[in-house]
Amino acid sequence: METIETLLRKNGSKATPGRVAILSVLQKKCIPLSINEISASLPVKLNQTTIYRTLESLTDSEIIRRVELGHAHAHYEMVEKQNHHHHIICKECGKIEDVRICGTEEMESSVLKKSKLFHNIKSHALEFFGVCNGCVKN
Amino acid sequence: METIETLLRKNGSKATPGRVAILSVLQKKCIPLSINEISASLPVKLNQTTIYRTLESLTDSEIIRRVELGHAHAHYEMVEKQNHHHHIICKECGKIEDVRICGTEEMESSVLKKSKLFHNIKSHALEFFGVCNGCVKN
DNA sequence: TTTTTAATTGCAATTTTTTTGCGTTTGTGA
DNA sequence: TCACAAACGCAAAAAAATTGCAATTAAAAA
Repeated sequence: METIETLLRKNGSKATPGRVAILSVLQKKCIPLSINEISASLPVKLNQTTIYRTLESLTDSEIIRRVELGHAHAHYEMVEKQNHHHHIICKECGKIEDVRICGTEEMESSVLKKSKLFHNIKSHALEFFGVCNGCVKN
Repeated sequence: METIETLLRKNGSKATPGRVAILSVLQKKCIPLSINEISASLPVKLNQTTIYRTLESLTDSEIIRRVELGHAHAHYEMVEKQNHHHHIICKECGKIEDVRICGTEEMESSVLKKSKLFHNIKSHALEFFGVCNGCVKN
């Protein structure tokens, strides 16, 4: 059982109260959160600049990742290697469901086979958009 | 051979010089462009509000689509049904290569099979990120 | 061709999101 | 305990996106 503090130090970051708080929020909520949502969920008030810089740093360390949900602003969620997943997002109400599809490794090797300009893939982003059952009814 | 004007009218839009110009740019460049890139490539100057609203309207009509490349702003490209594709983006220099992978239909049905909240998928976004051959050397 | 009408546009202002510089504070390893 | 790089807060600004309204215009109707 690895604590958030350990996780941070392992990646060469300082385990400050702010960083721990941000990671705790992301870990607890389990869905991609916007900057505002993160900020509002923090038990301690953090400066917006600090939040932006922390999220950038944690993204570089691949402790969290940035998710694009089709809005004009970014969302972030925890990276859990044993829980690789994507999302399906409702175009009406924005509801998010995790999606576990296999085959992404095969996809990557197939992409590299065809690519002329790339010989490696570091990551990928895959999101589905639809209308959820609730919104279909209305 | 369908003209841009026809395409617009078919979708219930007016074929104004501005819209035609924006679509011409997207059609010619063939890669996802940012608002600024579109604006700078236009033969006529268009107000930024007009550009934003036009892109929104064309996206709704599915004539173009919004692409997220991991930057803090959106990109747009033409939708060509006979040329469904995704992208691989260099994390260093931003270079973009088109990626044609099959299997996205199977993916969508597999997603729906597992989903509890959704019974339909309208679209999906799939981008790969890596370091291109040129940047690997440096 | 002229008229009518709704769609589209430009402008000015504002909001939202993200970034930057800099001086101060604070974890952490020595 | 100390030194130092990492992290922080603050203020300001830059970048991206949105809004309301009046004027214009493409396209259908007359």
